Amino acid sequence: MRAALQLVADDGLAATTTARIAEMAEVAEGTIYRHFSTKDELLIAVYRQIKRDVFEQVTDAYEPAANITERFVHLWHQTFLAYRADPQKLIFVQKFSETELVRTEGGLAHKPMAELLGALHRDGIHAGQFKSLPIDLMTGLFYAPIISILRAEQSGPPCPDTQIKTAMAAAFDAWRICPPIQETQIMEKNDAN
Amino acid sequence: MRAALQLVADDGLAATTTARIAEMAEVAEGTIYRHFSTKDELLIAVYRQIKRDVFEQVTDAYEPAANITERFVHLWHQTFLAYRADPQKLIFVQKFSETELVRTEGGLAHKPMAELLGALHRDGIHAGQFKSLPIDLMTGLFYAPIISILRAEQSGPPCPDTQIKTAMAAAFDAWRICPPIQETQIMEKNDAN
DNA sequence: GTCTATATTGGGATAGAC
DNA sequence: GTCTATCCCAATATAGAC
Repeated sequence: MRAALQLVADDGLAATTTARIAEMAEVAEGTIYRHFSTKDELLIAVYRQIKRDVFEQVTDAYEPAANITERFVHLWHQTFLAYRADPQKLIFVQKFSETELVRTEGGLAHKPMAELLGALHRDGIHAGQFKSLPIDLMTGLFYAPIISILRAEQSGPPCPDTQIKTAMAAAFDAWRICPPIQETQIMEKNDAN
Repeated sequence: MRAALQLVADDGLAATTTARIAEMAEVAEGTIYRHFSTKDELLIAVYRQIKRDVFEQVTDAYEPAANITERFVHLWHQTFLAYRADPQKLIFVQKFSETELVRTEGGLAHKPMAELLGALHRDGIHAGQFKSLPIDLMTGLFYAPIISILRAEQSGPPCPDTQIKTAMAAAFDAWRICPPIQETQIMEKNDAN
């Protein structure tokens, strides 16, 4: 499983053959099929383990009764730290999610985290602080800065804290109902053309 | 090319074999190789055409001298409409971007649009209206609502204009420097834990 | 320019010894 | 529980007639 994780993260799912997994794990190819009846099953197992681990870290010390802002910051920051501790996990999840394998997986692994975000989002809407957004857009905006930062750190220096805060603020502002600066033009203009 | 577009959009790149492309295009498999020396070359040609078409529509009637808000709304809305006219194009671009093929393509097709967004973002930062964000995060936040809405419309009713406006506002607010509502807590809290 | 037929490769999965 | 050897198939690409 560790070999599969690394290979997928580094070279993508297409390039991750059972031969290479076995080679990197230093076992014979046939051995894989003693533990998993299929290659897809192995990949799904890796995916689920990652999701489980991250969820555990994120919910640790989480206060569902705290105020909206605190909850958002906790969830975002913990998710960020969890993946930052092993960026290959994020890459794997990304690549995995983009294939048809997610459909066969069924979305079970993602559900707990999605519900956590969903509950926060609902509460924020109720409190008049958040926009009403479709659930996948909401989660997409949540993860976008995490993906961006950790991708950049893969091939460069660690991102300074100020930039991390700005990136988190981008996600938060996307969710929030933000007062306009000057004109209220933003909403009117998009009828033109 | 049309057959390839549709197959990739519907079933993904892995399921798009030369045999199925030929079948759908109602030509023999060998015929493909009279026009493209390789399957990848065909897919890259499809990708580049989509990017060219969308860029053309987006830049039509674009006023680079207009104010920041107007420019953002124009670019976002035109991009949205361009892909909405043929959502398969968006799905194709998404799937294509997630593979190693983007690397072989070289990113040439995406460049013009990226520069347009980059210029707007720079101007907005200069005007004190936009956050300073890494370029890929900036583009990611720009496209996130478009992808989300068009994905939803693929398997459901058309999205009402009010929701489209809210989604666009989410992208815009993510870019914008938004005044905090009550506490200035957002920035301090994320040191906790 | 398009066809039919085929060469070739490389991947997932299995059989059966140890 | 791990190995070696091998099967089987599907997919890309080519050859050469029409």
